[in-house]
Amino acid sequence: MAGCSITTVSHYFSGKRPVSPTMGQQIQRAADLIGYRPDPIAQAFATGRTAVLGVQFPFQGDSLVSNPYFPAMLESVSVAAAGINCSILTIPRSFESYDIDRKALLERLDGVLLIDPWEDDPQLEKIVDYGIPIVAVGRLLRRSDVPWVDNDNESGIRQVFDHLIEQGYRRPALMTARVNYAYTYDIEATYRREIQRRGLQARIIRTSDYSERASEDDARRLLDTPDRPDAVIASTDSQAVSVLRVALELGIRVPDELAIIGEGDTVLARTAIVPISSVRINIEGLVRSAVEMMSTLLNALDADYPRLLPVTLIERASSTRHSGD
Amino acid sequence: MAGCSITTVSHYFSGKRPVSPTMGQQIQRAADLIGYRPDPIAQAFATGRTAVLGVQFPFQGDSLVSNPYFPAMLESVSVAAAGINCSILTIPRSFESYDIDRKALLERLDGVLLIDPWEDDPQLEKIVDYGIPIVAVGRLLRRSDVPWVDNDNESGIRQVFDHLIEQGYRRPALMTARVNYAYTYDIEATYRREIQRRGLQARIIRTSDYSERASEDDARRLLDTPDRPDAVIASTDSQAVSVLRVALELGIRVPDELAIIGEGDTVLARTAIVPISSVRINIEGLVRSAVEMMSTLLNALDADYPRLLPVTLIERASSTRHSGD
DNA sequence: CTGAAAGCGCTAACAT
DNA sequence: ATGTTAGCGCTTTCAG
Repeated sequence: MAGCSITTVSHYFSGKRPVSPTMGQQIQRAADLIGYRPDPIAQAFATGRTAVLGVQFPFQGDSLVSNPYFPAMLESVSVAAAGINCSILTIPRSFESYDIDRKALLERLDGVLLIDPWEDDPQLEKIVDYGIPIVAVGRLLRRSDVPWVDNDNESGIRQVFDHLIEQGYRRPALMTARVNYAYTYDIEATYRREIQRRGLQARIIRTSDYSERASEDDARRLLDTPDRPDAVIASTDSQAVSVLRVALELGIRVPDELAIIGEGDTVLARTAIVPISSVRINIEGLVRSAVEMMSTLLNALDADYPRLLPVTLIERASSTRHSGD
Repeated sequence: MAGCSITTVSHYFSGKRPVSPTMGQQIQRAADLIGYRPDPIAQAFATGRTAVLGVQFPFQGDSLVSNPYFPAMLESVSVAAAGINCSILTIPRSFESYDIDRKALLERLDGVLLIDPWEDDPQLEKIVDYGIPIVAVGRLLRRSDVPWVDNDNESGIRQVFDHLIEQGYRRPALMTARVNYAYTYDIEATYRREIQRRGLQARIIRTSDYSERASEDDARRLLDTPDRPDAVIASTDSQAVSVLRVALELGIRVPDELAIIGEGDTVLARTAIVPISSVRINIEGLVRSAVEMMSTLLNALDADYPRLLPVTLIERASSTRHSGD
């Protein structure tokens, strides 16, 4: 020990008590010298925590299974959790399929992160009611008592409208899916608002799920008519790709006769045959924000939610008519 | 305490010392009564472990990003880890992109699980050389010192051949990708062996990556000729779907004129327009087996690897000519 | 086969 | 602003 008591060191690292600058210097120097770092396990042990965060990923239907931003989500969660000295455990979509009981799992968790929670997920209720700290990444409509962070989807849609109008498109349709995410409600509401505000005509199509087949079928229905829209705002990049595929198949020129916009700015949008404009979200920031919120909750403080993160429309060929301008 | 010392309780639960049956009964009864369970954190603390397993998922290229069995993998890992009182932390594909250093992360891990390791992953070397217990899910060619478990891919390909031949197909081609997985080597080698053994002619096509576009381009090249194969064994379901798409586009009847086989038996195979026969793997068993192996490693015992898990060809319409038989 | 006791590295009153 | 001290719940020698 270089200069002071262990208590001061503890408080220096936790910041739970003021430490004089002089002392701080000494501690820091000594720590660097011997490569000291507080042991997370010992901390967890002493405070009675488990230092494990439960994470529920949106595996609800097989349809979402190949969600391309899923890996980024997982990585971000891991890194952010490590940042507050926690590790993670995925909460299975159904406890029955594995031979474990919910209680036993939840017992060893300090808190739970809900990624893109489904509104009518029956499991959700049970987790929330277990009385464990929870933060949702993606708004939760039903349970207003659950703190959440989300993308500023409203702003995203507004950017899309500004861009489309500027490019001369006047009949944008919206393609969403019949799933119970707050997200779909949000973009529908914003779409309607923008349509009305600009005196345009609304055209909304909801695919039965997020499968390629459903999207392509509905895209065909939407585009294979004389009064087809001149732009499609898809709720995911994968839907946007389906729309693009159908458009090309029908001989509709993109972007001349049809603009296509995706959401998420995933690899799908970037690598499509006609690169697709897409709303970029900040996954890392979103997750970091959620974990931060969880951290304050864990310290029995009140979290200030909701928190909205900015998104940016990335303009690509699929919606840019006069690329030369 | 119901009847004995805390020491005996400890040994009863850990099984590290024989406990008389009588005593065992008493302990069990008392534990059930008060709902006692050993505290994993305290255990970790006392033994100097972190109770955290690092997991590296195959995010190497964007191309694998929408791997459909990925969520199942994650769930299985979480559940299996919980089974040995561990939680997990995902090792980012690049430490640079996040502001953390490798040492700091690896330091808080008891061991690392490598999921489908890439042979020429530069990061792999560093993790292995760090000297932490490692188990690979999916064979590692380069580092024979790393314990691994894998699917019995050889058996899978053999089942495919048996089935195809039985259905009257005689010119099966193999479609893999130019990626550095032991998996691709294994199936190529087995394919060649089976071809030779049966006196057939080999036809192997390697897509540049696992993107849809690459697969469709190569599928077109493979099928749009007079001397096209009468069966395609794809290395993934996603490739199989691409082959199917191209075949239908070219007016080739599946399965009459062309059989298509996938690998992994994912949702993609089941929901394709023509349901695709696919080799089912046992993800949960694979992961459980790996974690088990890790557990013995953690206890400083020698693991008996390799371990191969059985796979089963699921026959569907895409390769079944006489469905009525 | 069972007990006693030390101690893992930290936190959190309580005291100064 | 800093120090003292008592544990957190387990594992693990060492001793019966």
